[in-house]
Amino acid sequence: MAEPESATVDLEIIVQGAQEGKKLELRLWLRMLSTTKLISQEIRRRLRNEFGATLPQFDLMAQLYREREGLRLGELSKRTMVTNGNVTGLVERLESDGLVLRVTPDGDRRVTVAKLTAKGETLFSAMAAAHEGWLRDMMADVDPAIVSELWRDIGAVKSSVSNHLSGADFD
Amino acid sequence: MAEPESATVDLEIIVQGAQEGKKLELRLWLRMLSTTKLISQEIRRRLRNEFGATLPQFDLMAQLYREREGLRLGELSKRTMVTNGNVTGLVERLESDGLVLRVTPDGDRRVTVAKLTAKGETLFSAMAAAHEGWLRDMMADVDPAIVSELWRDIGAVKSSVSNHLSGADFD
DNA sequence: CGCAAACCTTTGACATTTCAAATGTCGCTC
DNA sequence: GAGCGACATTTGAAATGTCAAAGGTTTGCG
Repeated sequence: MAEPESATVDLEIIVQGAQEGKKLELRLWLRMLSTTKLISQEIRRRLRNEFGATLPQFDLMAQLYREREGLRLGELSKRTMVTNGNVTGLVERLESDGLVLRVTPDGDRRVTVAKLTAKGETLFSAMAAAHEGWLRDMMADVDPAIVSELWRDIGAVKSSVSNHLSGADFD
Repeated sequence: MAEPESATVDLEIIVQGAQEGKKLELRLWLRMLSTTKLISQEIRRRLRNEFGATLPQFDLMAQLYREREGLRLGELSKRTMVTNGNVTGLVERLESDGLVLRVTPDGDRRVTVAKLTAKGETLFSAMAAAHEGWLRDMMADVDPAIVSELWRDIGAVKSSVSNHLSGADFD
């Protein structure tokens, strides 16, 4: 089914109203997904090359950096949107690298609290600065006004999605 | 040189500054990421519950559905943004489920072409219809005009990101 | 007190992810 | 027609991801 060189591309797509009508949401989703993948891959590559860290580790440390007292694993799971079982292994690896510490509080022995070590804080703050710069660079060609608008409108999407989940809660 | 032409310049600066200033790109990224994760998880859950399929499998089948003649694994890798090694295992599992067929063309024995089976086409077309509906539902509270706008503006983001990668090409 | 329900984390089985290195084929040159 | 370089896929190690089931701990109620 090789396509002949004739202009089979529909001209009417150019017209606003003739957007093929349906599937607007589907198209938005596909574009969001591919864009997010693209950015993730770039950040992953740089985190690896420049800091020897992975993206999920970075995400987890970001949460701990905001809460210097540490967080329970369940809290970490919610905030990073990573499953419980996954957090266990993630924290294990970070602990063996000396970046995170695990403590069981006196009051409740069911609980494990994870907390950044000094080494972890130092490393994270370097990574965070670089990370922010990478994003600014990658989005350099986008008008700041558009960036703001996107931030707002994607918020609307997130909120709509949250209200139509089959069985969970939200932000 | 620094001649204030009009008051609008100052206003723009004020507006930007009032946006909590820095890190606009970072905040956009975090919101895109969490929203994408949220939607992905929902789709994943439904694909699993209703069709016993995974999201990467769905993505891969979507590409094959568009190209009934089949695609080489390398092409699949590019289109799904999944690494080569990953495609191998993905196709392996789909083949053992009877959804995909692997063929080596006569001309070039380096190549493997994957192609949907009849069973695969039937299953995918059911999944695709459901998938589209899920997205429409999830985004039901978002004004269609905003959806269009987002589609366009995220395109701009994607294009900017593509032009600032450290070592790869693009869409 | 005693025990069942609720809570938090871990474990186990699999699927997916990345990267780098290995394998196999083809095309082209000498 | 032997071999080198380019191309296509597979393999292997390590990390991440899901889900469901199992482990301890606490709480609350009879």
